[in-house]
Amino acid sequence: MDDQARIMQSIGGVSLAGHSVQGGMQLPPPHGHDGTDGDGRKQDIGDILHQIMTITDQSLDEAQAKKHGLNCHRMKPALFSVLCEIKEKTGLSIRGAQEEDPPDPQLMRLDNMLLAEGVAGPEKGGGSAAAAAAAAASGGAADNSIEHSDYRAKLTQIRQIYHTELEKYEQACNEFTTHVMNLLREQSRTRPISPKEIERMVGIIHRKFSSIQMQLKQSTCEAVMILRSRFLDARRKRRNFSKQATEILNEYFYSHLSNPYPSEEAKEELAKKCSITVSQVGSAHLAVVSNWFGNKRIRYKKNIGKFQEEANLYAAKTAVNAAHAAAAAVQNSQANSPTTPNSGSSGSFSLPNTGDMFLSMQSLNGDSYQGVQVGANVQSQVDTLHHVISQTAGYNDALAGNTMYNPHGLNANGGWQDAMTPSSVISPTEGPGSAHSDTSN
DNA sequence: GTCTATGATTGTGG
DNA sequence: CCACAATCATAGAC
Repeated sequence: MDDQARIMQSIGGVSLAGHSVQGGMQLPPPHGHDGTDGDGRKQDIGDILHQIMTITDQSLDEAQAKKHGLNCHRMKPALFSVLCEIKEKTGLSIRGAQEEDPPDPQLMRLDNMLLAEGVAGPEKGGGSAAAAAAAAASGGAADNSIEHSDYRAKLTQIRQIYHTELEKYEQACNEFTTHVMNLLREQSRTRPISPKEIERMVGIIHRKFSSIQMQLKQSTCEAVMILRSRFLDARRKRRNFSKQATEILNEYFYSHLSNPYPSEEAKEELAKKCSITVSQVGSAHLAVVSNWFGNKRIRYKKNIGKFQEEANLYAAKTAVNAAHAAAAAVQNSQANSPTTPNSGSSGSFSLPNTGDMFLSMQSLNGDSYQGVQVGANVQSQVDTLHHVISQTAGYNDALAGNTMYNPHGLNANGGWQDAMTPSSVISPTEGPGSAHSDTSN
Protein backbone atom coordinates (compact mmCIF):
# COMPACT_ATOMS: atom_id res chain seq x y z
CA MET A 1 0.00 0.00 0.00
CA ASP A 2 2.76 2.36 0.91
CA ASP A 3 4.64 1.44 -2.16
CA GLN A 4 1.70 2.09 -4.32
CA ALA A 5 1.13 5.49 -2.81
CA ARG A 6 4.75 6.36 -3.25
CA ILE A 7 4.78 5.21 -6.83
CA MET A 8 1.68 7.16 -7.54
CA GLN A 9 3.12 10.15 -5.93
CA SER A 10 6.24 9.91 -7.95
CA ILE A 11 4.33 9.33 -11.14
CA GLY A 12 2.20 12.34 -10.43
CA GLY A 13 5.22 14.43 -9.67
CA VAL A 14 7.07 13.43 -12.77
CA SER A 15 4.07 13.92 -14.89
CA LEU A 16 3.45 17.37 -13.59
CA ALA A 17 7.04 18.38 -13.52
CA GLY A 18 7.54 17.12 -17.02
CA HIS A 19 4.81 19.25 -18.40
CA SER A 20 5.78 22.58 -19.80
CA VAL A 21 2.80 24.34 -18.28
CA GLN A 22 3.94 23.31 -14.85
CA GLY A 23 6.91 25.58 -14.82
CA GLY A 24 5.72 27.82 -12.01
CA MET A 25 4.44 25.17 -9.67
CA GLN A 26 5.72 24.68 -6.22
CA LEU A 27 7.34 21.40 -6.77
CA PRO A 28 11.02 21.40 -6.12
CA PRO A 29 12.46 22.12 -9.53
CA PRO A 30 14.50 19.31 -10.90
CA HIS A 31 18.08 20.07 -10.25
CA GLY A 32 20.01 21.09 -13.23
CA HIS A 33 17.24 20.30 -15.56
CA ASP A 34 17.98 23.30 -17.64
CA GLY A 35 20.76 25.69 -18.17
CA THR A 36 23.50 23.35 -17.04
CA ASP A 37 26.11 22.01 -19.31
CA GLY A 38 29.55 20.59 -19.31
CA ASP A 39 31.13 20.33 -15.86
CA GLY A 40 27.94 20.80 -13.92
CA ARG A 41 26.34 17.74 -15.49
CA LYS A 42 28.08 15.23 -13.32
CA GLN A 43 27.01 17.03 -10.22
CA ASP A 44 23.41 17.21 -11.46
CA ILE A 45 23.28 13.57 -12.21
CA GLY A 46 24.54 12.89 -8.76
CA ASP A 47 21.81 15.07 -7.36
CA ILE A 48 19.15 13.39 -9.39
CA LEU A 49 20.35 10.00 -8.35
CA HIS A 50 20.33 11.14 -4.80
CA GLN A 51 16.79 12.37 -5.15
CA ILE A 52 15.69 9.16 -6.67
CA MET A 53 17.32 7.23 -3.93
CA THR A 54 15.67 9.33 -1.27
CA ILE A 55 12.26 9.34 -2.84
CA THR A 56 11.51 6.03 -1.22
CA ASP A 57 12.62 7.46 2.07
CA GLN A 58 10.07 10.18 2.01
CA SER A 59 7.36 9.46 4.45
CA LEU A 60 3.81 9.02 3.41
CA ASP A 61 2.79 12.10 5.29
CA GLU A 62 5.34 14.19 3.54
CA ALA A 63 4.12 12.95 0.19
CA GLN A 64 0.52 13.50 1.10
CA ALA A 65 1.34 16.96 2.29
CA LYS A 66 3.01 17.78 -1.02
CA LYS A 67 0.06 16.43 -2.84
CA HIS A 68 -2.29 18.42 -0.77
CA GLY A 69 -0.27 21.52 -1.32
CA LEU A 70 -0.40 20.92 -4.98
CA ASN A 71 -4.12 20.45 -4.99
CA CYS A 72 -4.68 23.60 -2.99
CA HIS A 73 -2.57 25.82 -5.13
CA ARG A 74 -4.60 28.81 -6.24
CA MET A 75 -3.58 28.37 -9.84
CA LYS A 76 -4.45 24.75 -9.87
CA PRO A 77 -8.03 24.88 -11.20
CA ALA A 78 -7.08 27.16 -14.06
CA LEU A 79 -4.02 25.19 -14.97
CA PHE A 80 -5.97 21.99 -14.64
CA SER A 81 -8.58 23.14 -17.12
CA VAL A 82 -5.87 24.22 -19.54
CA LEU A 83 -4.26 20.86 -19.13
CA CYS A 84 -7.56 19.18 -19.74
CA GLU A 85 -7.99 21.09 -22.94
CA ILE A 86 -4.55 20.27 -24.17
CA LYS A 87 -4.97 16.65 -23.26
CA GLU A 88 -8.32 16.52 -24.92
CA LYS A 89 -6.77 17.78 -28.13
CA THR A 90 -3.80 15.50 -28.06
CA GLY A 91 -6.04 12.69 -26.94
CA LEU A 92 -8.28 13.26 -29.90
CA SER A 93 -5.39 13.35 -32.26
CA ILE A 94 -4.05 10.18 -30.76
CA ARG A 95 -7.42 8.57 -30.96
CA GLY A 96 -7.83 9.75 -34.48
CA ALA A 97 -4.51 8.28 -35.37
CA GLN A 98 -5.23 4.82 -34.12
CA GLU A 99 -8.92 4.74 -34.63
CA GLU A 100 -10.72 1.46 -35.21
CA ASP A 101 -8.78 -1.75 -35.12
CA PRO A 102 -9.90 -3.88 -38.03
CA PRO A 103 -10.58 -7.46 -37.05
CA ASP A 104 -7.28 -9.20 -37.46
CA PRO A 105 -7.71 -11.73 -40.26
CA GLN A 106 -5.12 -13.97 -38.67
CA LEU A 107 -7.05 -13.94 -35.42
CA MET A 108 -10.27 -14.58 -37.24
CA ARG A 109 -8.73 -17.54 -38.99
CA LEU A 110 -7.51 -18.94 -35.73
CA ASP A 111 -10.88 -18.40 -34.11
CA ASN A 112 -12.66 -20.05 -36.96
CA MET A 113 -10.38 -23.00 -36.91
CA LEU A 114 -10.67 -23.46 -33.18
CA LEU A 115 -14.41 -23.25 -33.54
CA ALA A 116 -14.45 -25.73 -36.37
CA GLU A 117 -12.28 -28.14 -34.47
CA GLY A 118 -14.53 -27.91 -31.48
CA VAL A 119 -11.81 -26.47 -29.28
CA ALA A 120 -13.51 -23.16 -28.89
CA GLY A 121 -17.24 -22.71 -28.72
CA PRO A 122 -19.81 -24.95 -27.09
CA GLU A 123 -18.90 -28.44 -26.02
CA LYS A 124 -19.80 -30.86 -28.72
CA GLY A 125 -22.33 -33.33 -27.36
CA GLY A 126 -20.05 -35.13 -24.98
CA GLY A 127 -17.40 -36.12 -27.48
CA SER A 128 -15.71 -38.70 -25.35
CA ALA A 129 -18.98 -40.25 -24.35
CA ALA A 130 -20.07 -40.50 -27.96
CA ALA A 131 -16.78 -41.98 -28.95
CA ALA A 132 -16.99 -44.49 -26.16
CA ALA A 133 -20.47 -45.40 -27.26
CA ALA A 134 -19.29 -45.85 -30.81
CA ALA A 135 -16.45 -48.01 -29.61
CA ALA A 136 -18.79 -50.10 -27.59
CA ALA A 137 -21.28 -50.44 -30.40
CA SER A 138 -18.90 -51.58 -33.05
CA GLY A 139 -17.48 -54.64 -31.37
CA GLY A 140 -15.67 -56.21 -34.31
CA ALA A 141 -13.90 -53.36 -35.98
CA ALA A 142 -13.23 -51.35 -32.89
CA ASP A 143 -9.89 -50.18 -34.23
CA ASN A 144 -11.30 -47.13 -35.87
CA SER A 145 -13.37 -46.25 -32.89
CA ILE A 146 -10.50 -46.67 -30.53
CA GLU A 147 -8.41 -44.37 -32.63
CA HIS A 148 -11.33 -42.05 -32.86
CA SER A 149 -11.90 -41.94 -29.15
CA ASP A 150 -8.21 -41.49 -28.62
CA TYR A 151 -8.34 -38.53 -30.93
CA ARG A 152 -11.35 -37.15 -29.11
CA ALA A 153 -9.63 -37.59 -25.79
CA LYS A 154 -6.55 -35.72 -26.96
CA LEU A 155 -8.69 -33.00 -28.42
CA THR A 156 -10.59 -32.68 -25.20
CA GLN A 157 -7.30 -32.37 -23.40
CA ILE A 158 -6.21 -29.60 -25.70
CA ARG A 159 -9.56 -27.96 -25.29
CA GLN A 160 -9.25 -28.08 -21.55
CA ILE A 161 -5.80 -26.59 -21.53
CA TYR A 162 -6.88 -23.93 -23.94
CA HIS A 163 -9.81 -22.89 -21.84
CA THR A 164 -7.84 -22.92 -18.63
CA GLU A 165 -5.17 -20.74 -20.13
CA LEU A 166 -7.67 -18.45 -21.73
CA GLU A 167 -9.45 -18.02 -18.47
CA LYS A 168 -6.19 -17.31 -16.74
CA TYR A 169 -5.33 -14.66 -19.29
CA GLU A 170 -8.73 -13.11 -19.04
CA GLN A 171 -8.53 -12.99 -15.31
CA ALA A 172 -5.09 -11.47 -15.42
CA CYS A 173 -6.28 -8.99 -17.99
CA ASN A 174 -9.21 -7.98 -15.85
CA GLU A 175 -7.07 -7.69 -12.77
CA PHE A 176 -4.55 -5.61 -14.54
CA THR A 177 -7.20 -3.43 -16.11
CA THR A 178 -8.84 -2.83 -12.78
CA HIS A 179 -5.51 -2.02 -11.28
CA VAL A 180 -4.62 0.44 -13.99
CA MET A 181 -8.03 2.02 -13.85
CA ASN A 182 -7.74 2.51 -10.14
CA LEU A 183 -4.37 3.99 -10.64
CA LEU A 184 -5.60 6.36 -13.28
CA ARG A 185 -8.60 7.32 -11.24
CA GLU A 186 -6.33 8.07 -8.38
CA GLN A 187 -4.09 10.09 -10.59
CA SER A 188 -6.98 11.92 -12.15
CA ARG A 189 -7.15 13.92 -8.98
CA THR A 190 -3.80 15.46 -9.64
CA ARG A 191 -3.68 15.40 -13.41
CA PRO A 192 -6.36 15.54 -16.03
CA ILE A 193 -7.39 12.09 -17.14
CA SER A 194 -10.54 11.91 -19.13
CA PRO A 195 -12.74 8.83 -19.13
CA LYS A 196 -11.88 8.48 -22.77
CA GLU A 197 -8.27 8.28 -21.90
CA ILE A 198 -8.99 5.57 -19.41
CA GLU A 199 -10.99 3.82 -22.03
CA ARG A 200 -8.11 4.07 -24.40
CA MET A 201 -5.76 2.69 -21.83
CA VAL A 202 -8.09 -0.18 -21.22
CA GLY A 203 -8.21 -0.74 -24.95
CA ILE A 204 -4.43 -0.83 -25.10
CA ILE A 205 -4.30 -3.30 -22.28
CA HIS A 206 -6.88 -5.47 -23.91
CA ARG A 207 -5.01 -5.39 -27.15
CA LYS A 208 -1.85 -6.43 -25.41
CA PHE A 209 -3.59 -9.27 -23.70
CA SER A 210 -5.39 -10.31 -26.81
CA SER A 211 -2.09 -10.52 -28.60
CA ILE A 212 -0.99 -12.87 -25.87
CA GLN A 213 -4.21 -14.75 -26.33
CA MET A 214 -3.52 -14.94 -29.98
CA GLN A 215 -0.28 -16.67 -29.23
CA LEU A 216 -2.21 -19.12 -27.12
CA LYS A 217 -4.68 -19.64 -29.91
CA GLN A 218 -1.92 -20.10 -32.39
CA SER A 219 -0.15 -22.70 -30.36
CA THR A 220 -3.46 -24.44 -29.70
CA CYS A 221 -4.12 -24.49 -33.39
CA GLU A 222 -0.71 -25.93 -33.99
CA ALA A 223 -1.34 -28.60 -31.42
CA VAL A 224 -4.63 -29.48 -33.05
CA MET A 225 -3.02 -29.57 -36.46
CA ILE A 226 -0.32 -31.89 -35.23
CA LEU A 227 -2.90 -34.08 -33.58
CA ARG A 228 -5.01 -34.09 -36.66
CA SER A 229 -2.21 -34.86 -39.01
CA ARG A 230 -1.02 -37.66 -36.79
CA PHE A 231 -4.46 -39.21 -36.62
CA LEU A 232 -5.22 -38.54 -40.22
CA ASP A 233 -2.02 -40.26 -41.14
CA ALA A 234 -2.95 -43.09 -38.89
CA ARG A 235 -6.31 -43.26 -40.57
CA ARG A 236 -4.77 -43.06 -43.95
CA LYS A 237 -2.73 -46.10 -43.19
CA ARG A 238 -4.26 -49.06 -44.79
CA ARG A 239 -6.07 -51.25 -42.36
CA ASN A 240 -7.42 -54.49 -43.59
CA PHE A 241 -11.05 -55.06 -42.92
CA SER A 242 -11.99 -57.71 -40.50
CA LYS A 243 -12.63 -61.15 -41.92
CA GLN A 244 -16.29 -60.73 -41.14
CA ALA A 245 -16.50 -57.49 -43.04
CA THR A 246 -14.74 -58.92 -46.07
CA GLU A 247 -17.08 -61.85 -45.98
CA ILE A 248 -20.14 -59.68 -45.92
CA LEU A 249 -18.88 -57.53 -48.73
CA ASN A 250 -17.86 -60.51 -50.78
CA GLU A 251 -21.21 -62.12 -50.21
CA TYR A 252 -22.92 -59.06 -51.53
CA PHE A 253 -20.52 -58.77 -54.41
CA TYR A 254 -20.90 -62.31 -55.62
CA SER A 255 -24.59 -62.38 -55.09
CA HIS A 256 -24.95 -59.26 -57.18
CA LEU A 257 -22.36 -60.26 -59.68
CA SER A 258 -24.40 -59.15 -62.63
CA ASN A 259 -24.70 -55.71 -61.20
CA PRO A 260 -22.30 -55.19 -58.33
CA TYR A 261 -23.20 -51.58 -57.75
CA PRO A 262 -24.78 -51.24 -54.37
CA SER A 263 -27.18 -48.38 -53.91
CA GLU A 264 -26.67 -45.79 -51.25
CA GLU A 265 -28.95 -47.68 -48.93
CA ALA A 266 -27.20 -50.92 -49.65
CA LYS A 267 -23.87 -49.29 -48.97
CA GLU A 268 -25.19 -47.89 -45.77
CA GLU A 269 -26.46 -51.27 -44.76
CA LEU A 270 -23.22 -52.97 -45.70
CA ALA A 271 -21.22 -50.40 -43.84
CA LYS A 272 -23.39 -50.98 -40.83
CA LYS A 273 -23.13 -54.72 -41.11
CA CYS A 274 -19.40 -54.55 -41.53
CA SER A 275 -19.11 -52.19 -38.60
CA ILE A 276 -17.36 -49.74 -40.81
CA THR A 277 -17.80 -46.81 -38.52
CA VAL A 278 -17.02 -43.24 -39.27
CA SER A 279 -13.52 -43.59 -40.51
CA GLN A 280 -13.16 -40.04 -41.57
CA VAL A 281 -15.85 -37.47 -41.59
CA GLY A 282 -19.49 -37.52 -42.37
CA SER A 283 -20.47 -40.13 -44.87
CA ALA A 284 -16.98 -41.35 -45.59
CA HIS A 285 -17.88 -44.82 -44.41
CA LEU A 286 -19.92 -45.09 -47.58
CA ALA A 287 -16.85 -44.13 -49.53
CA VAL A 288 -15.06 -47.01 -47.87
CA VAL A 289 -17.69 -49.36 -49.19
CA SER A 290 -17.50 -47.71 -52.58
CA ASN A 291 -13.75 -48.08 -52.57
CA TRP A 292 -14.09 -51.72 -51.76
CA PHE A 293 -16.54 -52.34 -54.54
CA GLY A 294 -14.53 -50.29 -56.97
CA ASN A 295 -11.43 -52.25 -56.22
CA LYS A 296 -13.29 -55.51 -56.26
CA ARG A 297 -14.94 -54.88 -59.58
CA ILE A 298 -11.71 -53.89 -61.20
CA ARG A 299 -9.72 -56.71 -59.77
CA TYR A 300 -12.33 -59.27 -60.42
CA LYS A 301 -12.63 -58.16 -63.98
CA LYS A 302 -8.91 -58.06 -64.48
CA ASN A 303 -8.27 -61.53 -63.31
CA ILE A 304 -11.41 -63.51 -63.01
CA GLY A 305 -9.51 -66.75 -62.88
CA LYS A 306 -7.92 -65.75 -59.68
CA PHE A 307 -11.25 -65.03 -58.08
CA GLN A 308 -13.05 -68.09 -59.21
CA GLU A 309 -12.35 -70.12 -56.16
CA GLU A 310 -13.52 -67.32 -53.97
CA ALA A 311 -16.49 -66.79 -56.21
CA ASN A 312 -17.44 -70.42 -55.91
CA LEU A 313 -17.20 -70.28 -52.21
CA TYR A 314 -19.38 -67.25 -51.81
CA ALA A 315 -21.72 -68.22 -54.56
CA ALA A 316 -22.31 -71.53 -52.88
CA LYS A 317 -22.75 -69.90 -49.55
CA THR A 318 -25.22 -67.37 -50.81
CA ALA A 319 -26.95 -69.87 -52.96
CA VAL A 320 -27.68 -72.03 -49.98
CA ASN A 321 -29.10 -69.08 -48.14
CA ALA A 322 -30.96 -67.89 -51.16
CA ALA A 323 -32.36 -71.29 -51.85
CA HIS A 324 -33.54 -71.63 -48.32
CA ALA A 325 -35.03 -68.20 -48.36
CA ALA A 326 -36.70 -68.82 -51.67
CA ALA A 327 -37.99 -72.13 -50.47
CA ALA A 328 -39.46 -70.51 -47.47
CA ALA A 329 -40.98 -67.79 -49.57
CA VAL A 330 -42.41 -70.20 -52.02
CA GLN A 331 -43.76 -72.45 -49.35
CA ASN A 332 -45.33 -69.58 -47.55
CA SER A 333 -46.88 -67.94 -50.50
CA GLN A 334 -47.98 -70.72 -52.76
CA ALA A 335 -47.42 -74.29 -51.79
CA ASN A 336 -47.95 -75.37 -55.32
CA SER A 337 -44.40 -75.96 -56.38
CA PRO A 338 -43.18 -79.39 -55.40
CA THR A 339 -39.73 -78.73 -56.79
CA THR A 340 -38.40 -76.53 -54.05
CA PRO A 341 -35.09 -75.07 -55.05
CA ASN A 342 -33.17 -76.50 -52.18
CA SER A 343 -34.10 -79.99 -53.08
CA GLY A 344 -30.82 -80.82 -54.63
CA SER A 345 -28.58 -78.47 -52.79
CA SER A 346 -28.60 -79.62 -49.27
CA GLY A 347 -24.87 -79.87 -48.82
CA SER A 348 -22.77 -77.75 -51.01
CA PHE A 349 -23.00 -76.59 -54.56
CA SER A 350 -20.21 -78.84 -55.57
CA LEU A 351 -19.66 -78.75 -59.23
CA PRO A 352 -20.95 -82.17 -60.14
CA ASN A 353 -24.34 -81.17 -58.89
CA THR A 354 -24.80 -78.63 -61.53
CA GLY A 355 -27.64 -80.35 -63.18
CA ASP A 356 -29.77 -79.88 -60.16
CA MET A 357 -28.57 -76.39 -59.82
CA PHE A 358 -29.53 -75.52 -63.27
CA LEU A 359 -33.01 -76.79 -62.66
CA SER A 360 -33.15 -74.97 -59.43
CA MET A 361 -32.21 -71.82 -61.04
CA GLN A 362 -34.77 -72.21 -63.71
CA SER A 363 -37.43 -72.73 -61.16
CA LEU A 364 -36.25 -69.73 -59.24
CA ASN A 365 -36.17 -67.72 -62.30
CA GLY A 366 -39.69 -68.66 -63.13
CA ASP A 367 -40.79 -67.62 -59.72
CA SER A 368 -39.14 -64.35 -60.08
CA TYR A 369 -41.22 -63.57 -63.05
CA GLN A 370 -44.54 -64.35 -61.58
CA GLY A 371 -44.09 -64.30 -57.87
CA VAL A 372 -43.95 -60.81 -56.56
CA GLN A 373 -43.30 -62.11 -53.09
CA VAL A 374 -39.88 -63.35 -54.02
CA GLY A 375 -39.24 -60.24 -56.00
CA ALA A 376 -36.07 -58.33 -55.43
CA ASN A 377 -34.28 -61.11 -53.75
CA VAL A 378 -34.39 -63.30 -56.76
CA GLN A 379 -31.94 -61.37 -58.81
CA SER A 380 -29.20 -62.03 -56.34
CA GLN A 381 -30.14 -65.66 -56.19
CA VAL A 382 -30.00 -65.88 -59.92
CA ASP A 383 -26.64 -64.18 -59.96
CA THR A 384 -25.30 -66.53 -57.42
CA LEU A 385 -26.65 -69.59 -59.04
CA HIS A 386 -25.58 -68.43 -62.38
CA HIS A 387 -22.10 -68.02 -61.13
CA VAL A 388 -22.01 -71.48 -59.68
CA ILE A 389 -23.31 -72.90 -62.84
CA SER A 390 -21.01 -70.87 -64.97
CA GLN A 391 -18.09 -72.53 -63.29
CA THR A 392 -19.23 -75.92 -64.35
CA ALA A 393 -18.46 -77.55 -67.60
CA GLY A 394 -21.22 -78.28 -69.98
CA TYR A 395 -23.88 -75.82 -69.05
CA ASN A 396 -22.20 -72.66 -69.95
CA ASP A 397 -23.10 -72.79 -73.53
CA ALA A 398 -26.69 -73.14 -72.68
CA LEU A 399 -26.41 -70.25 -70.30
CA ALA A 400 -24.44 -68.11 -72.62
CA GLY A 401 -27.17 -68.20 -75.12
CA ASN A 402 -29.87 -67.98 -72.57
CA THR A 403 -31.56 -64.72 -71.89
CA MET A 404 -32.68 -65.78 -68.50
CA TYR A 405 -29.39 -64.63 -67.10
CA ASN A 406 -30.61 -61.09 -67.24
CA PRO A 407 -34.23 -61.35 -66.45
CA HIS A 408 -34.50 -57.83 -65.23
CA GLY A 409 -32.84 -56.18 -68.14
CA LEU A 410 -29.57 -55.87 -66.34
CA ASN A 411 -27.83 -56.63 -69.53
CA ALA A 412 -28.28 -53.02 -70.35
CA ASN A 413 -25.39 -52.47 -68.04
CA GLY A 414 -22.98 -53.10 -70.83
CA GLY A 415 -19.72 -52.32 -69.17
CA TRP A 416 -19.88 -54.75 -66.39
CA GLN A 417 -21.83 -57.33 -68.32
CA ASP A 418 -19.47 -57.36 -71.23
CA ALA A 419 -16.49 -57.49 -69.03
CA MET A 420 -17.63 -60.39 -67.03
CA THR A 421 -19.22 -62.48 -69.71
CA PRO A 422 -15.89 -63.85 -70.81
CA SER A 423 -15.65 -65.74 -67.61
CA SER A 424 -18.65 -67.75 -68.41
CA VAL A 425 -18.01 -67.99 -72.08
CA ILE A 426 -14.31 -68.30 -72.46
CA SER A 427 -13.64 -70.71 -69.71
CA PRO A 428 -16.08 -73.47 -70.18
CA THR A 429 -13.64 -76.21 -69.46
CA GLU A 430 -11.10 -74.52 -67.32
CA GLY A 431 -11.08 -75.31 -63.70
CA PRO A 432 -10.99 -72.67 -61.05
CA GLY A 433 -7.60 -71.22 -60.58
CA SER A 434 -6.49 -71.56 -64.14
CA ALA A 435 -4.91 -68.26 -64.89
CA HIS A 436 -6.32 -66.65 -67.93
CA SER A 437 -5.98 -63.05 -67.23
CA ASP A 438 -6.83 -61.87 -70.68
CA THR A 439 -10.35 -60.50 -70.32
CA SER A 440 -11.14 -57.14 -71.70
CA ASN A 441 -7.81 -55.60 -71.06
C1' DG B 1 14.47 -58.58 -46.89
C1' DT B 2 10.82 -59.74 -50.91
C1' DC B 3 6.23 -60.58 -52.55
C1' DT B 4 1.36 -60.45 -52.68
C1' DA B 5 -3.06 -58.63 -51.20
C1' DT B 6 -5.62 -54.84 -50.53
C1' DG B 7 -7.41 -50.22 -49.03
C1' DA B 8 -6.86 -45.58 -50.60
C1' DT B 9 -5.81 -41.95 -53.86
C1' DT B 10 -5.46 -39.80 -58.24
C1' DG B 11 -6.39 -38.80 -63.03
C1' DT B 12 -9.59 -39.34 -66.81
C1' DG B 13 -13.79 -39.80 -69.46
C1' DG B 14 -18.70 -39.80 -69.91
C1' DC C 1 -20.67 -36.69 -59.88
C1' DC C 2 -19.63 -41.50 -60.74
C1' DA C 3 -17.09 -45.41 -62.43
C1' DC C 4 -12.97 -46.95 -64.09
C1' DA C 5 -8.07 -47.61 -64.44
C1' DA C 6 -3.63 -46.89 -62.80
C1' DT C 7 -0.98 -46.24 -59.09
C1' DC C 8 0.58 -45.64 -54.33
C1' DA C 9 1.48 -47.39 -49.89
C1' DT C 10 1.15 -50.52 -46.43
C1' DA C 11 -0.24 -55.00 -43.97
C1' DG C 12 0.87 -59.44 -43.60
C1' DA C 13 2.87 -63.79 -45.12
C1' DC C 14 7.10 -65.95 -46.17
